[in-house]
Amino acid sequence: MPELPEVEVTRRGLICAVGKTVTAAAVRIPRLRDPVPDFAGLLPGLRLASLERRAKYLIWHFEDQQGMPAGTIVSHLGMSGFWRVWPSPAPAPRKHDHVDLVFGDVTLRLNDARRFGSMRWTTGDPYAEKPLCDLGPEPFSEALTPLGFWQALQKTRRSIKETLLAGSAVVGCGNIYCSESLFAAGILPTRSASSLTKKEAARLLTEIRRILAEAIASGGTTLRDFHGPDGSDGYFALDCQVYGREGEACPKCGRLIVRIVQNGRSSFCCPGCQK
DNA sequence: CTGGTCACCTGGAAGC
DNA sequence: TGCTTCCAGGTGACCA
Repeated sequence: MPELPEVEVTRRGLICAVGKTVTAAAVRIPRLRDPVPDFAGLLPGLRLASLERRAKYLIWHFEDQQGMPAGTIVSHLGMSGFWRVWPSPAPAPRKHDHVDLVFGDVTLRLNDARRFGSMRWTTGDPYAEKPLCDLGPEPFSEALTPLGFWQALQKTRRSIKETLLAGSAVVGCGNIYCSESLFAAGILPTRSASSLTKKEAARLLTEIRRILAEAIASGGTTLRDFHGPDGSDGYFALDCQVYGREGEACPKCGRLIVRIVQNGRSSFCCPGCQK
């Protein structure tokens, strides 16, 4: 599921718990991608001060009852995770409902069938630690300029698709939004990143920003697993121009959309209007 | 450093 | 119907 838009949709849905104090927590599966901390012992009595997003991570800042920083959860949804908000008491847990965080009258519940997600706990500055310290710039950051983006693309010999996925030049594009952004910008995913002209890089950055923003507004993309915090599906899949449309006609030029494999992962593109 | 491979898990769809 | 195989939105460890 979850690329940047889905994580942002999730964050906005979970905002309802900010300012509230944890009254209980349950960890039913002690291991996702990494061991899950003992939240039932750590969190009760702490107040959720803020909930931020960086790339595809959620950053949960907790304070103690004196208002002093008490620790931070850095969580990731992996391939199949989603959070759901329930009024307390939440219904009986279903399959793959691994973690509950109870904030009095609301319960936040993590479901993750494939368990590729993660929940880490740190008492340090999470932005100074892995994994957050290694991330490239946020797509909506004003500090990310077309020129800076182009310069980052010059530093690698990888294809533009691999480079976007790696998140070194800009974070947030996973497999779906990579294909969509490159299609919108008219650039083949197999092009080497360093071959993009300044004009092409600027166009690509513009399209990445537009598509991610539209996907957030649509509630994200639901292919299989993802659901919004209110249980609804995301609708951006309806707006995908090329992703998952191998053999269909390109909406711009009518040629057939093809699927290629790069580093073991599918890319979809139109050989007619992407150069 | 960089690129390539594989592992982590479950489940849905397609093929036979 | 039932079994097998392939594929899936993401990371990160390991190896050449």
